[in-house]
Amino acid sequence: MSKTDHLRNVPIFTDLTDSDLTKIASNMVPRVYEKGQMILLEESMGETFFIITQGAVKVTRLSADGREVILAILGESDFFGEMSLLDGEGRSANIVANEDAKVLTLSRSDFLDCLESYPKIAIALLEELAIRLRKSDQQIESLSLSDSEHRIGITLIRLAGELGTIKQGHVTVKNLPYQQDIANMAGTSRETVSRTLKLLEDKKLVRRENRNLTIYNYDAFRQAFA
Amino acid sequence: MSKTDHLRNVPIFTDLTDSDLTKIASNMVPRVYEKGQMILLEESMGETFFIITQGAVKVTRLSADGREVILAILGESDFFGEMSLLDGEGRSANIVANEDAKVLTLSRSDFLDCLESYPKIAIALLEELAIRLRKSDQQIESLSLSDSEHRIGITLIRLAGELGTIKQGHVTVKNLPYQQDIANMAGTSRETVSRTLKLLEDKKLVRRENRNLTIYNYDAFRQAFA
DNA sequence: GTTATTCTGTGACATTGATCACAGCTGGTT
DNA sequence: AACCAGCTGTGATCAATGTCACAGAATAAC
Repeated sequence: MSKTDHLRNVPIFTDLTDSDLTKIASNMVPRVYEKGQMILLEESMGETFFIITQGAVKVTRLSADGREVILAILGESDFFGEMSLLDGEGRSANIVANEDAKVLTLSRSDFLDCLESYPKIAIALLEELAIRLRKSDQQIESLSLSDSEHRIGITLIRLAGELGTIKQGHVTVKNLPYQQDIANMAGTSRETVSRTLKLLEDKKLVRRENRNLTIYNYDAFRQAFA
Repeated sequence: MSKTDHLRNVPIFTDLTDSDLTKIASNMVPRVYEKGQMILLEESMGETFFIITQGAVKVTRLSADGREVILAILGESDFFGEMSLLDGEGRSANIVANEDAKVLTLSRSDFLDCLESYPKIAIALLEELAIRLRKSDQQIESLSLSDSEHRIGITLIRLAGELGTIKQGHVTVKNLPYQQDIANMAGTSRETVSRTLKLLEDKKLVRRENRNLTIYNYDAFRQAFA
């Protein structure tokens, strides 16, 4: 798949013509990271815009006491790095390759040029940020809720929305993240995730085999937790 | 103060000329709300953009079990309502007047016209959304932390940043929100806020008199909790 | 195929903080 | 000035869940 083909799948570029895409693609530099590798470090200055063409990354913050808080898991056609380009602040989060990953990068100035030259990109980017803000707000709500079962349930819904495939009413998440990562997303402990997943299975709400998780009735599940 | 004067203080409009501001102002309709009044209801369709000219509002979500989660407190020159105008989704939050408030409103179509006619507004809005996203991420981190003392400490920092005034190293927040509201921001209970504030006072980290709270050494305080 | 590493399951225990209950304040109103 | 409503302080209780400890599975490395 060519660089241009990858760009076409990215929401903020979908409105552009092929020739525009090709022009932008010519400015992008590919990079490769292996699982576990740090892509961006908190506190460093942000000078690059990234688009994921393969693999997945996690967006994290490290709290004072060294705990990792996972803000999001991003996959193919997702992008990151736009925040500090936009508001000029330093990085607010770390980015780590969650599996082997390939990305395309764009420099600060090329990115800002894009915004000026193609107002449609700016509008599309606004939409995307609005969506992310909405998701963050949901996560804030979920973390403010009292019990861990709900928090984990909502985290599963989030994972299903981002990584799952729907098939006649039930959603399957292939390659479910490790329990430790789920715990870091839900603001709870690894052990509690283990116990809660078992509980949800006992209640016949989900099924697990290997690294896959199936939510039997997605709508009902969301109803129950959201 | 005229409508145009109010607009000049709003971050996303600062780059515009007076005549542009006046043109936009002519499309804006003022409204008044009294304390406690609901301005926008979750789930309803969003068709209006709001700018606060006086007073303050709180942005909340209601969880399934009826708890109120406060996402933000907004004051003069802050704006809201842009989210569903941008991504077309329904409202994601309720807005309630936290004290008597005056606002200016702009219709959906006028707002979108603005974005098209003044690309600078779109860019400035991107910046603003990036800032909000950053704040949300901080709040997510703080909620993921274990103990309530830290969560409340971070909430106080947030309030100080939004409502406080700095004066030779110590910050004073006048008219501190009620403990119940602080609890709803920090994801804890009203009683715990009461006990924790007392604790922080015993530790000589803050002082309270009347409805005001002073953080003695703002930098050290942030150091300790962030 | 064996070993080593990393992930997961589960019991026991300690602790946090939510909840309930009620008393004490404070500020606004008549 | 007396009253009332809404906010705050504080003790007692108890369930939820974090933490520790270790065994069992699964996966990767050799």
